[in-house]
Amino acid sequence: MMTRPYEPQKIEKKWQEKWEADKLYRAVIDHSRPKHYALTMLPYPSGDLHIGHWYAMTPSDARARFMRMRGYNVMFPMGFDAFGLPAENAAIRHGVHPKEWTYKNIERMRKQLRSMGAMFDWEREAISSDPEYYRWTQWFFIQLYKHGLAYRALGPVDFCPTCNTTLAREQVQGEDRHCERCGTPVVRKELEQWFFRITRYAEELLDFSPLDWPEKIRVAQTNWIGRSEGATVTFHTEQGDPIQIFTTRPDTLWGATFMVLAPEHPLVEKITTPEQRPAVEQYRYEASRLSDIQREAKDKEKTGVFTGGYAINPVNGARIPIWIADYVLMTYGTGAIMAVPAHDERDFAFARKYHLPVIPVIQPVDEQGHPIEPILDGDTMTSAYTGGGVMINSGPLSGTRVTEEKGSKNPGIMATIRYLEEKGIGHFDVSYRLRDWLISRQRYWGAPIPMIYCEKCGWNPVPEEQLPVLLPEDVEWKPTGESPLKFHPTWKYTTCPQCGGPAERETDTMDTFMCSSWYHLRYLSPHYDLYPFDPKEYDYWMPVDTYTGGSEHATMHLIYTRFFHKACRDMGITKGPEPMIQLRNQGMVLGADGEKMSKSRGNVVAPDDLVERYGADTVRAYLMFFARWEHGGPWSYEGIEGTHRWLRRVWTLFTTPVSGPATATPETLRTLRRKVHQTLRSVTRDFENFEFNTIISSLMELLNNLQKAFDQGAGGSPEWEEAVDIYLRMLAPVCPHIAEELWTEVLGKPYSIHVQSWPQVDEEATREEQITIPVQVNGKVRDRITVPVDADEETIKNAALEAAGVRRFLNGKQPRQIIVVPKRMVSIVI
RNA sequence: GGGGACGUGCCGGAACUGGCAGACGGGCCUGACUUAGGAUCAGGUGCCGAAAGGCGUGUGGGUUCAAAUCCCACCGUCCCCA
Repeated sequence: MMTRPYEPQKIEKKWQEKWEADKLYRAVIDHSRPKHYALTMLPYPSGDLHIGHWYAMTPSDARARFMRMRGYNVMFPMGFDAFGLPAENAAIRHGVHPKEWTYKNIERMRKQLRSMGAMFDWEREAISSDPEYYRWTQWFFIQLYKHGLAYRALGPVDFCPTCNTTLAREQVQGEDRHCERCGTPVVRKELEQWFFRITRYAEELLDFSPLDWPEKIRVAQTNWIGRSEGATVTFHTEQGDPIQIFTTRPDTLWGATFMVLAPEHPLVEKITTPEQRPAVEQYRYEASRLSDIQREAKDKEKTGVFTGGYAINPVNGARIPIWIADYVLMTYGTGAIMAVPAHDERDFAFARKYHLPVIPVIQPVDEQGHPIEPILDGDTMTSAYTGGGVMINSGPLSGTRVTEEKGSKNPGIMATIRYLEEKGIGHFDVSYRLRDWLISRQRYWGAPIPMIYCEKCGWNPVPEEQLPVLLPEDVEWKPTGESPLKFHPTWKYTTCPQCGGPAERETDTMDTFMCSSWYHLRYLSPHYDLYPFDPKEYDYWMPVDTYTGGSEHATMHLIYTRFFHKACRDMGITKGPEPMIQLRNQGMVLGADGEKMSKSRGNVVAPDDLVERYGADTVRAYLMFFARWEHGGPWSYEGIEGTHRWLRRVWTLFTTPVSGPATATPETLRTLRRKVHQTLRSVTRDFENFEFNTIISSLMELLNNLQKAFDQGAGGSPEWEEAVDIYLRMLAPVCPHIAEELWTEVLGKPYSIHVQSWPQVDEEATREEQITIPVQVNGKVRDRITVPVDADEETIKNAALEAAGVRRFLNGKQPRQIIVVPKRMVSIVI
C-alpha cells in the first residue's frame, strides 16, 4: 500500500480546529497540580504578524508545552496591547477610525496567531483598548493618585514633534535623543504633566535577588537607575541664600574654586551684579534657544558666564565665584554644582578656559602613603587627577586616605561626610539617575486619564463607580495630529466630583506602557467586573513563572511592570516581591542578508507565506534550530528546506508499515534504546535551559539513528515501539501537529499526544558498555583505545601503553607521567 | 567615554565541570534511482600534503600533562547607556 504524503496544510488546520473545539489548552485552577504561568510579551496589533513574533512566541510555546507534559498545570495566555499611535496615524492618513483599524487588525492577527498552533488559552484573551480593560487601567491610576504615587507637575519634558506628544525619558533614545517610536529628535517643552513616582522604588528596584533574570537586563536596569552615593552640601551666597548641591566627591570639597548654576536656576536673577547682567541675560537667552541635545553634546565647547556673585565654601570659608553654564541642566540634580577643577575633567577644562584657580586637594601616594610624582600643582597641571591618594589642603581632614572606591566604600569620602554632618553643613545622600515616569500623552487613542479639573477644587479623580471614562467615538482629526479630545464639543465638560460645579476632564491619555504594566493580571480573569482580577485566580496563578520577550524593553516595560507590581503590593492589591520570576530574552531574526529586517531593505520574511509553503511545524522547528535563541541570527531560505526535509523524513519513516517481526540483532536493539534514552536526557535538559537549537539537532540525529535501526530490521520490536513513542512525545512540543497526526491517526494511540506525560529517562539504558577514548602523547592524540566503560585506571593505562600508535612514539622509552581520566582520555608525557 | 555580549570550516551553528574541535543543518562534490530532477536515497567534505605527518577556534603572550573554554594585552563586530 502507498503511504500517504506529508500534507502539513491539511493536518495543521484540522488539529487546530479540533484542539480548540475540545478546549485542549484551557487552563483552569486545579489545586491538585503545580501551576506554571508562562507568559510571552503581548503584541501590538500592527496588522500583520511578523517573523519576530513567531520567533518570540513559538519557542516559548514549545517550552510551555514541555512544562505541561511534565505535569504542570500551564497557563499560556495571549492578548493585544491595542492602544497606541499607529492606529491614530492611520486615522489621520487614511481616514479610518483608530478603533476600526485596531479591531480589524486584531481579527487578522488572531487568525495568524492561530496558525502557529500554539497552546494559547483564548478564553483568557485581553485587549487593552476594550473598555472592560481600560476601566481598570484608569482604576489603577486613581489608586496610585490616592496613594501619592501619581502627581501632576510643571517642568521641562521631552516632546516629539512628529508624534505630537510628550514622552517618558525612557522613550527618548540615542545620542541625538530621538523618539523611540518614530526616530524624530525630541524637543524640550515646559508643560504640566502627570507622573508616577517610580523614583520612590529606585532602591528596591535594584534588588534582583528574587529574580532569575538575564545578567544583561539586570545590568541595564541597574545602570538606568544609576545609584550613586555622596553628600548633599549646602553652600550659601554672600547674601545668605542657600544653594544645595549633590556631589559624589565630597572629599574634594576644599578644592571647590567656583560654582556653576544652570542658566535657568532661580537664584541667578538675584545674585547677578549690575555689571554682569547684560552678559548673563545674553547667555541665558542663547541657552534657552539651544536644545538639551546641543547643550549636552560632548564635542561642544563648554561655555559660561560669570554672574558677579559669590558663594562661601562652607568647609573653609573661601569666597568663590558663581558662574552659569549651559552644561548644567536644571532638570538634573539641583541645577547647581560645585566645581573642583583639580579633580574633575569638565571642571578642569572650564577653569583653564576662564582662568579660574585650580587647587589640588588629593595627592597621589604610594602603598606606604608617601607622595609620588607628579606632585600636583594647580598652576602646572595639564589634566584633572581623578584617582585616589591622600587629602591635602583640606584643613582638619588633610592626611585622610582616599581610595578609588565609590561612595561609602571610600574612607576619605566617609570621613568627609562625618565631618560635614558634625558641622551641620551637609549629609550623606544617595542620588539616582532614574526619574519619575511621565505618563501623559497628548493623544486620542489611549486610556483617558481619569481626572477632573475644577476651578474651585483643583484636580480630583473621577469617582470609581463612574469608570470607565469612555473614549468618545465621534471625533475628528486636525491635520496637525493634535488630539481630538481637546477639541471635542462636549466630552471634556463635566461636573466636579467635589462641588458639583462645572469642571473639565483631563484630555490627555495614558502612556500605553501603563496598559502593559498589568496585562498579566487581566489575563487571570479578563471579564471580571468587580476588580481588575479575580483574587482566586491571582492566588493560584501568580507570579508569572516564565516570562519571555525582547531585551529592548529592559529599561521600559520591564522596569515599569516591576514598579507597578511593587506599588500595587504596597497598596494591598498584589502580593510578593516581583511579578515575573524567570525572564528569558530571544534575539532577533535578521534578514537573509544579515541586516535588520525592514521594508525599505526588502529583506522582510513573511511567516504566512512560509506556513503556506512548509506548514507551521517546519517554521516553528526552523526558528528553534537556526540559531541560539537568545542570540538570533540571519534567516536562510535554504536552511528551512533542511528542517522541512527532516520532518518529511520523520513522516516517511513513521508511516512506513512494518513488514513482519523484527529481525534486528539484540545489539542493534540495545544500541537503539541507548540512543533514545540518551537523546531524551539531553532534550529534557535543553528544554529546561531554553536551548532549543540543540533540541532540534538532537532530534535530527536520533532520526538518523532510528532510520538505521529500522533498515537493520528493528521495526516490530518492543524497542522500536518505545523509540517511536518517545520520539513523538519529544517532538510534540516543537511540532504539535505532525506529532498529533502520527500519534493519533497513524499509530492509533489515544488522543491527544498533548495530554501525554513527558517520558522518563531509563538511566540503565543510557549506559555504554564499551567506550573509545583518545590517548595523547605529549599533548597530541596518537591513538584511540576501546575499553569497558567501568575499566579501572590500571586497565586503561595498560591498554593505552599497548596501543600501536602510542608504542610507535614511546619507542621503548619509559613515560615520565601518565594521566588517566576515566571515561575521557589518557595523556602520556615522555 | 562607560557597561554588556561576542569572534570556531564555504555558511548557520555544536562542543555539559579545562579532556577526541567542527555535532546537527545548509551549501558543494561523487554515485544510485530516473524520460527528467530544483524530488528521494547512499557516500564524501576544516586547511596543507602523494603519504607519513603537520597546521588549525580573531592576534600575541601566559598557566596546564591537556585551552575554543582559564589569565594578561591587543584587534574587530554587535547591543545598551552617555
